[in-house]
Amino acid sequence: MRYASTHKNETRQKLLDSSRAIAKKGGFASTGVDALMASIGLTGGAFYSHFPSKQALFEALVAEEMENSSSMLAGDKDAPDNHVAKCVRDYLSSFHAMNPDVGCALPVLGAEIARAGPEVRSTVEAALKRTQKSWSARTGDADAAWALIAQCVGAVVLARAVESERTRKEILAASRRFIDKAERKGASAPTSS
Amino acid sequence: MRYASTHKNETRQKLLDSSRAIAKKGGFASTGVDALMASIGLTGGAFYSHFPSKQALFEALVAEEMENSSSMLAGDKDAPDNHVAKCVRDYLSSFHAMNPDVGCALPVLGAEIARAGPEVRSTVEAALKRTQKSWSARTGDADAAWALIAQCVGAVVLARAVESERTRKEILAASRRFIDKAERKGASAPTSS
DNA sequence: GTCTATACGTAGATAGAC
DNA sequence: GTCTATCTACGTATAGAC
Repeated sequence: MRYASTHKNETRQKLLDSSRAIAKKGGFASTGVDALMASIGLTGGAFYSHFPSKQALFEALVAEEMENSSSMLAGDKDAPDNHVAKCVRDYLSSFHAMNPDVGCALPVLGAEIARAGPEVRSTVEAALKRTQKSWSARTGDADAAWALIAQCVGAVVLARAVESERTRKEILAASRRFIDKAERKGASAPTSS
Repeated sequence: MRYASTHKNETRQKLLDSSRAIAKKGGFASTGVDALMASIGLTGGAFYSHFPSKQALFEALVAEEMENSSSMLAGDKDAPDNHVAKCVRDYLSSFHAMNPDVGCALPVLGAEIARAGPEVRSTVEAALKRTQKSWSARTGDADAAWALIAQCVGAVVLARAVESERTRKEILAASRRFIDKAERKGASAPTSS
């Protein structure tokens, strides 16, 4: 064979990695197959040796993204006590707000996911529940776990939607302070930073 | 003249109203000018008598949307004490999650707004600040005001991104309960329902 | 597996008749 | 102001040569 047996997998992974950043920066629908392939040095026609359709790439992309995110956010059994607080701080950082291409997929692709098929949304749901369960176990408050995730996603959406750097930082900082306050005031199981 | 002097304004408003629903249902970029015009019984060519470009329609649309939302959320001086709590309950309702076309623009258009120009983002910023200031004054907690807005937007994004109705309702209910709890435990100025 | 060429649809926008 | 026709660009996807 003219190509090594690992070549296809390598190319597929390069395509996924590159598409990930491009989709998170500019939206998935907004970028064409030609541009995605060009970003890894290939032409558009070669795309269909790796995915049957652009939609299939979206599904694979979201699956990978959510797998990465939930692994990072859920943490493993060796994670420190302040794991959740640390995740929230990172999520609500200016760096995250200003670099969507290396950040969480939900604030950028949330609307596109909402309009996608059941497979995509099931994948997202499973990943979200994994994070929620982990945070729930760590903090002892199931409602707060969902609320934390929601607030993180929402704050990043807001931070990216406003114009001034001042307001962007204000939104993120206010969210961080609010979570710190709520945590101190009250969970049934204190696991704060 | 062959058209009444009010005709242009009426058509423009019909276009805005129709585009509003379509954009919130399927995204702004995903729908073409022809389809937008067809939804009010006109053809694509007539669009450019009302807006110089599709982008200009987006700006007008977002401005109107944010004006409507912030008016409703900020409330007027006659609003009852539980105004904020009532807004949050409505925002976090299943109805809102399942009917994006008549709901808040931020969860659907947030990513597109983030990629838009400074004019659009400034408009959004002003509207958000208006709501935040109002809620801040009513609850006496400036951080909580931003956090509440963020949590509302994020919860709706999440609720729409998951597949099962069960999880969708769980996310919304958990967020509502969390806010109720946080409110009872603690703001400096108790203005709860 | 990747290329070029191409089919085919639709996008945003413009020109000129009415 | 609205229409039809059209330009140009780009979208997804396929066919066949290498």
